[in-house]
Amino acid sequence: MDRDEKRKRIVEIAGNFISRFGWQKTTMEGIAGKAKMAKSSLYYYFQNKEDIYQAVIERDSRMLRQKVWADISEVTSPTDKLSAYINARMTALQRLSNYYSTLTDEFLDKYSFVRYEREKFKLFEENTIHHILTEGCIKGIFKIENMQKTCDSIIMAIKGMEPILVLRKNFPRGDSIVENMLNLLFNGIRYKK
Amino acid sequence: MDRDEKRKRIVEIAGNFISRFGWQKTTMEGIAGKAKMAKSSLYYYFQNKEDIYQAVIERDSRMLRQKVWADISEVTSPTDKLSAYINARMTALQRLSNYYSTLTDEFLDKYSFVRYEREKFKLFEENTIHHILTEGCIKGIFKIENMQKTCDSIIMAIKGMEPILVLRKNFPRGDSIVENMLNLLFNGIRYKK
DNA sequence: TATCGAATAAAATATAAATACGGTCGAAAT
DNA sequence: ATTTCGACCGTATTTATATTTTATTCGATA
Repeated sequence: MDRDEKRKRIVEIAGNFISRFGWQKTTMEGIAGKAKMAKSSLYYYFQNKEDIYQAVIERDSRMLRQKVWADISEVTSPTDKLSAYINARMTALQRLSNYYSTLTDEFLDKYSFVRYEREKFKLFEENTIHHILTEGCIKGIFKIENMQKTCDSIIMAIKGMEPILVLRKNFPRGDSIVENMLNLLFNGIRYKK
Repeated sequence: MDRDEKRKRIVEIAGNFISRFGWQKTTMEGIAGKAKMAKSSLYYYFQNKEDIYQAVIERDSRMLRQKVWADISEVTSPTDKLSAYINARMTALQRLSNYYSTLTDEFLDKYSFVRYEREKFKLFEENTIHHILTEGCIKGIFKIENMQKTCDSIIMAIKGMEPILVLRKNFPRGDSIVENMLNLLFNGIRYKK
């Protein structure tokens, strides 16, 4: 097992600890124990605890973005894509929330890479929605005047669903809440003669 | 100044303290000081601190509902009403958030009337949106299949705007974010031939 | 190069003393 | 009779301090 493999292994173990017990209660000794090496050996692979945490967050964020992208790639129509996106995003967020649960403002100030990863997810979300909407326009299914602002609005609508959807484990295709919100976003409420 | 007047005065002072420093840092001695009476005299008008808090929350919630309703009554068209509602609701919420800022779960358990007032606001919001949408349907401006679920969706969309709108003091009519979200809710993004 | 155990420094936690605060009561003032 | 008050009590909160836990360093070793 070479250096890189071991680094990955440590990150995996640390991620397990953090998602289960949080950042504070995860100790270097605990990680070392699971990895079957002395505590001090960890410092051969990482500069410090913060460094491991950063690696964990980066790895998980990356995996989650991949998962979301894979899910929306499975369907073809833009409407289905939007539905799949919301579904994947919510379950993804639920997993990530374990990492962020203990997060205070001072914590965010101290470990700025957390902010950075969040910012990255925000950009990913904007790009993905933008991508889906553009595809819908090209296919002649959507008609959008101001693409940027419409993206923003849809993202805001998705964020409004968070409190309800994040509580439930998963919601099947055809979930009435998501379904209804999408219907609203697609058709609007104005009467067309 | 009779008994009732003094009660109102105390509630007003307490509300001022709570909105500025929060519930915990508001002391009976502080309120008494501003009201120019001894701490113990407060207990002649209210049973305990919790009682004052309850009176403050009730008063403010009532005032805010009145303010919101007054604002949407000033305009006539359902689209304007929805716009006015969001505007009024957000500024209202900003004031109220000062009361709720320090709120933890255990706090909510202890002071159940806070939950109660929140529930009341939720009902008020549902009714108001319902009212506006129904009016729009009658006037032939809106066309809504499932009224209840559409209400829910619009409320969720409004909640998604909170994080952005609550930060700013006030947003003029024609604010691009609100304007754009409303446009989306009204017209949707589906192409109509 | 990779691993370790022991030593150190910093942070978290537990303990004890001091203070602040909500609430009570009986007396005084109006 | 109604309203105000100061003194008092017990508990919750804060502060100060001791103790333990934990992150990190370092020299030795295989």
